[in-house]
Amino acid sequence: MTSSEPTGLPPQYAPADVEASRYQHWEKAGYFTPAPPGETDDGIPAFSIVIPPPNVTGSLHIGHALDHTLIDTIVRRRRMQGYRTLWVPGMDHAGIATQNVVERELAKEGLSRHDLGPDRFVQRVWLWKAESGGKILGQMRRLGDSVDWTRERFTMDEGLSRAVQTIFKSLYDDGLIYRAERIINWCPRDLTALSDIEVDHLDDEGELTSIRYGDGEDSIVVATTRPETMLGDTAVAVHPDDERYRHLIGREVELPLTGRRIPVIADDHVDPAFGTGAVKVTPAHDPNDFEIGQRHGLPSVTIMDTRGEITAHGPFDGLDRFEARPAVVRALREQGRIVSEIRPYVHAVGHCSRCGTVVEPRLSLQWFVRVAPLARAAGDAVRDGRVRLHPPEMNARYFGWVDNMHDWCISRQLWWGHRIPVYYGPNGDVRCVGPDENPPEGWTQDPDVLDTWFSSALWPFSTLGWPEDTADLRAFYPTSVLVTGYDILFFWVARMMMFGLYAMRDRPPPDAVPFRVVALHGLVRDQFGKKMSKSRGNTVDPLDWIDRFGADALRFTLARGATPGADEAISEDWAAGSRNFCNKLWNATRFALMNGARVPEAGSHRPFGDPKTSAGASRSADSLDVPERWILSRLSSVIAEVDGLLEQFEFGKACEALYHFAWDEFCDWYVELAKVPLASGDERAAGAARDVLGFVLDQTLKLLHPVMPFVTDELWTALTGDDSVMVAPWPAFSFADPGAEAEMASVMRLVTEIRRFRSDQGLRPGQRVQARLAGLAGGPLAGHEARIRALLRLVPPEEGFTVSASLVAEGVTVELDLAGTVDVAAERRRLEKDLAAARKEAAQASAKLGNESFTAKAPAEVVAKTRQRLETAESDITRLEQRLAALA
RNA sequence: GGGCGCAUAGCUCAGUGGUAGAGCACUCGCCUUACAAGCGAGGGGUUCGUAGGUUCGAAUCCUACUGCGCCCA
Repeated sequence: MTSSEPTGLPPQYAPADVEASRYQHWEKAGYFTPAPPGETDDGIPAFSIVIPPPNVTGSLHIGHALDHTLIDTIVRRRRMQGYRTLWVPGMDHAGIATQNVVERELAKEGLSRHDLGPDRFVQRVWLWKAESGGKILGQMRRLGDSVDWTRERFTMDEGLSRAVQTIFKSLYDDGLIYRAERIINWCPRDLTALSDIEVDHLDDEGELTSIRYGDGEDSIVVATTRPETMLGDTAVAVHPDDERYRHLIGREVELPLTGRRIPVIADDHVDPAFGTGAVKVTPAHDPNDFEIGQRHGLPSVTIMDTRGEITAHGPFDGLDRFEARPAVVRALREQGRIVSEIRPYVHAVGHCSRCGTVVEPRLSLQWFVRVAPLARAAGDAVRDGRVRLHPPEMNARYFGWVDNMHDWCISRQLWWGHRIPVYYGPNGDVRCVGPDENPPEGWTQDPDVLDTWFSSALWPFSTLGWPEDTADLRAFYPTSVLVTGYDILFFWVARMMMFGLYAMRDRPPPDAVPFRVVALHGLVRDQFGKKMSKSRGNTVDPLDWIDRFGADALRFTLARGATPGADEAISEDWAAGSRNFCNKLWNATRFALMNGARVPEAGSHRPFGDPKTSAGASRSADSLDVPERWILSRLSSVIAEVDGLLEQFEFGKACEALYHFAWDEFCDWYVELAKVPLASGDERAAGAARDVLGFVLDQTLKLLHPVMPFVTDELWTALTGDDSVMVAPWPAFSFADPGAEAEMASVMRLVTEIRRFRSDQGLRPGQRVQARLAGLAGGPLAGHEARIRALLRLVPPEEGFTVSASLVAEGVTVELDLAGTVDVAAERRRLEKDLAAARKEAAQASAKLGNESFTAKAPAEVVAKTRQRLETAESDITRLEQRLAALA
């Protein structure tokens, strides 16, 4: 079947037959790797992007697919435009997630990490990584990502680890890293500290319990969602202006169940309207209470161990915090101290973003980054325009975050990660050790590792070789664009900004930034705009869609829906539509090849020369017919439009423009029009059509290649015989012919009008109808008769021609012999509908023109346009009325 | 509780002062030899959440309200 095809192309596009081999070819040919940056400036502009590093434990989900599609679109276009283009791939080591995965593996063998100890455990993690980590990298190949695999990086690699140690030491020496006992977010399941942004605040159904502390005159009722923490209370706080409690301030009340007496204190931060207006204060188990405790010098009483179990509180010892809650309430109730219980009481509760466990605020000794100066610099870089966020509406969110950032807790009680390079000596000595230094003999290293984001924050320069002064770093830093979802603006972007500006502080300020532009996209949602989630069962597996529709269809669907900074919905129907579009391109190219299409002067931007002078062209524009000039003019407009849109990261609109041009204009109109000269036997006209077919396809495939790399490369190589469109020059064709565009618009309106009549009359599309085109010869559409007849299947009048219907459109009277009865009723319905529309139009226009303030105040051009509308509508009315009269 | 955003055709969205659009879905007719993953034609919004206001003119600007969503606390 395939072999019998003269074009070598089967009638349907089968993505699975081309994708893998195309990708292998690109990679083997070295197209993903930029020309090595030289010691001296060779004048080739650089363009670089680092991948937002996926987790080593992760697999490709639809959000990656969107992000990568957009990045790859940007990168492939820049490469075609001649930039020294680099897209750096890699992964982060995902401290908690990876440790959990390997611990689960060990559990199957009946082992825990403690059975192995830190060193052997970490060896085991590396083994796991070698065997089953990084699944996502293979999946990126399926998607077509044009990343430079020779520069792949991993945050735990030696070079990147050196970067981590280097910047840690530097920040430490500058006083920007410190160790302190603070209340932090603690995950009792993962047994580690978390940073603020690793906590998800979700609404949970809890209860609000009011408890009476103290007795008689000295009693006070507090409301809490966590009654069990009362065991660690060290005060009751009220607002200083709250009349209800003024008399109690400074006195002590008895804390039930413990026998302890605690003070009643006044603090501005208490909200008198919440609950009873009196709050219990548990400095060791609540961040706000911790601050109150600091202000008032309260002691902190820790009542739980690291796993969230109560310790040192008699009857409650060993109870998990959620078991302790009802137990404490029961005990209080027995003492008659429960005043009220509101249930359910919905309130926000912090959950570990890695495992979902309810986070326990915990007082502990941890390492922190002092973010104030770094965050200010990160904010300033955007404020003074060295980094542009796109869309700019995201600025407010960004500033809101960097200007209110709390110190960043960077220590994690894990074994997998970058060990904190701080050593402790015998007499409480502490020393931070740089990458080329050795710790003093006998000193012990801090057991904790760093937050994974600490190393991810170095990604834009650590991947390029920092702290060494490498050729890559000089050539590709700052990176050109960072493309990522707005949801990790805080997680990652702000931190890269802080560390990039700090690490590169010796550079001139404009070149210290980690990226010049941050292009933010939204989240992918289901076809009803709902968030995708496993529990909802509405997730889309991008690999499944690649299997069923092809990588290009997936990519086109995602890119077509992408509006800067906004979420997008996708559905299977749309993916199928994108697959159909691939097939449309496929068949258009087949048609062109079957008809001997040629790509004139491949690589030249003006094969048809200047429309005025035709200078330097193989075929002068003057020798082209109107349809050819029209499609070239449209092509030129679309190139300019798409370029402008892509510069603004308007992927959706760019795809829309290309889809419309390729399908509606090129396939539906130009290809049909080209059939006329191709079948005419007129070699001049046929040759021109072959050149234009080939050229427009060449350009269109190039324009689409960044979004749909596979099918476009398959077709372009078939069309041109060249090696790959991915290294072909980006279109820069310029050709404007407004006259041809206006003329073809008129032809298309005429053809559509007659088709409408044919359809109303129930004529089969293929049925030949005898017709006379009166008034064509002397009019503006003279010369289009053959085309009009071909598109409408109208044949010349023969012997006995009888006019059974007569239509007027675009100044042409079309007389048809329907060789049978005309459906007068259908025709009348049509005419009456058109007449009503024309009358409405005329009424609207004349109402406007009758308004003196409109004609006086509206711009002249708007008034003129309205006048034109009225004239057209009135002549339509006359024409339609005449035809209706003729029918009767 | 604070901040932000969105409400336009059945669905998802574009349209930011000058005659309401797209894709999909829907209806009718077609295997018109590139493509039925297709071709042609068509219907559909009481005029763009509600109520006011600015303007010659508002989906588009302003105010309030309602609903939905997101972020932060």
